[in-house]
Amino acid sequence: MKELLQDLVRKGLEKCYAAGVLTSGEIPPIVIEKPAHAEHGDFATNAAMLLARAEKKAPRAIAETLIKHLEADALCAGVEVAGPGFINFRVMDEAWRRTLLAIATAGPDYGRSTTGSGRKVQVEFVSANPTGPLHIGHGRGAAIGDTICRLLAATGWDVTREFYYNDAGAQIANLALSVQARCLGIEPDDPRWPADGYQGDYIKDVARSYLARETVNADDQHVTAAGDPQDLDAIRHFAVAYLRREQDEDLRAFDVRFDVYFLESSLYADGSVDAVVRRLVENGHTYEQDEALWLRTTTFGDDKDRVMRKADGGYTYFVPDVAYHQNKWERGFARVINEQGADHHSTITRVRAGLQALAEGIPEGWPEYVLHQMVTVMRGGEEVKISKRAGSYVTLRDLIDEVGRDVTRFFFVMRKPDSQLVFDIDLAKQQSLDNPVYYVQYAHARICSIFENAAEKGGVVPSAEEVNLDRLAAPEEMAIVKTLAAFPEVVEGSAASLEPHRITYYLQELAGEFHSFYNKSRVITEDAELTAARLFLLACVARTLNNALGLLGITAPEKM
RNA sequence: GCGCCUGUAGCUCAGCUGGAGAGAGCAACGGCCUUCUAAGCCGUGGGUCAGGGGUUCGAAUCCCUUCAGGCGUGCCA
Repeated sequence: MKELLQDLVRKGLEKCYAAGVLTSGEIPPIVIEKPAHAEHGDFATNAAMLLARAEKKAPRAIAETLIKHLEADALCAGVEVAGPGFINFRVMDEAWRRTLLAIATAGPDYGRSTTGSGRKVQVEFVSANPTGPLHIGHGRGAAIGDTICRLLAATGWDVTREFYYNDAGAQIANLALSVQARCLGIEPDDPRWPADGYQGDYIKDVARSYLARETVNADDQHVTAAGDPQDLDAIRHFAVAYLRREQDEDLRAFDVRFDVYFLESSLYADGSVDAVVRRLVENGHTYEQDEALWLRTTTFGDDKDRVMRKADGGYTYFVPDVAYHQNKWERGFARVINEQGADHHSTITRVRAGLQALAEGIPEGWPEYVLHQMVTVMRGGEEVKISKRAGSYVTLRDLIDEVGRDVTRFFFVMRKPDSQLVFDIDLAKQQSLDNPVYYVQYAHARICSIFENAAEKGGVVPSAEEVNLDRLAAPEEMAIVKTLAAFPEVVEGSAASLEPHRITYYLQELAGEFHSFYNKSRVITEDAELTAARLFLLACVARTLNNALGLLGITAPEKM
């Protein structure tokens, strides 16, 4: 619809220039937007204001000239100049109603597009190290990352979901020592307990399982325990597999899945890390100081240089990070998006600097990042403090068990990633109007209930051929139709900006308009034609609610 | 100190690639169920868009600056 109006305005301008009533010959980018207030019509353009300078005329005068040269078409019911020089368009109700037919035809595909034209995009998210259960911060990352994947897939991208983890670094060594200590019956308050060991009770479970020589199967790891408390290497392998399996179970419960699990250790094993270091040295971006090898990241905008190889000979985490991203680049993704907690934001400059220093033609702003701010958890009016080492924190699993998957997912994506999120567990558990998830799901359930009711009275949702859409003319009905029509661009915008929260706002708006309509009008009446038209409208609402909820990985219940 | 994020109604937050009297939900107050789910609807009140400068025909939105909060500033990830 916007495209049609753009064409209309462009042709109008061309006619003005041909007729000599406008002289600058400029065609500005023609922006068609939705006015903030409904009285201003359905769409508006600021084209006349943009031309004011070049034409040296008042915007309103230009607008008046322009609308005289607009061709009459089947779309517009009215065009007028308003405010400082906007041109407002009112679209015929019939044109709006036709979108209902499009929805019925598209069905589950309504809202999808081919913008991505099958290009490959990789989204890395969660990427939790296997040192413990997933916590609430990982939960936010999982919800945002998964929704971004769904949005990109819906807009025609070929999405690869990837989970990267460190299975060999200092934290993992620490994990192995902690499990070993538990195997030997050493408690955290014992002087023999490892410094900075993981104190959580789950470590005891790992130790017990290891001693019992159990076999664990994670999505990407299959290990049988050796059972020997002295074999630190075996303990490490087992602990990693065990905790990965726990994470996999949590992610499954959250309905989040991955295509690729990428191990940091593989970058050492296949020589990528060494190759990266060699390349950086060759390119002259490194120097030795204090027995360490440094990368001059300041050349690429970092505020200080970074150590690559420590005095003890080991590499710092950022070297495999660079190797990993070089690997992503070589896999040929048109885009790579990293979803992470904002507490890791300092890695962005370093990774990009490292990639620039490789001088392999990787663009400066590559890869893209979506950072989510911290989550604070409220329970009983008090903040729950998170302390991983001490093992006291709210896990993702706790949340899913307590408030349900749908509510958890919705709450996590409800705010834009840049905003800190207060997760009030008591509020999330309420099945009340405070809870937007129920509000939206209730709209869907209500519609299903109406269908059931209609069926009992012999009514069915009519097909597109038999329905008379002209019967839908009430303001509440037209409001719904217009909101439904906006869905594809909401999806498009949400995907383009990597902002899942837009879908949650859209859902609340659509659900609100439906509830409003419901309270004002009866669907099933003696008037068979009107009943049929309204059932058709509601089928489109239910379809769109379902599709939108699907983008968030949330169910659309038929009964509540 | 420096970098990133945030500051909008009593509360939680949208709006931020510049556009028309600044929005939603909750809370407060007042209404609506013999009829398809009241987990709902309708109405009322509520604002120096943190403060100050600047750019612009036009700024919550862009730039500078001050203040406040969060995160980071590891040879941890």
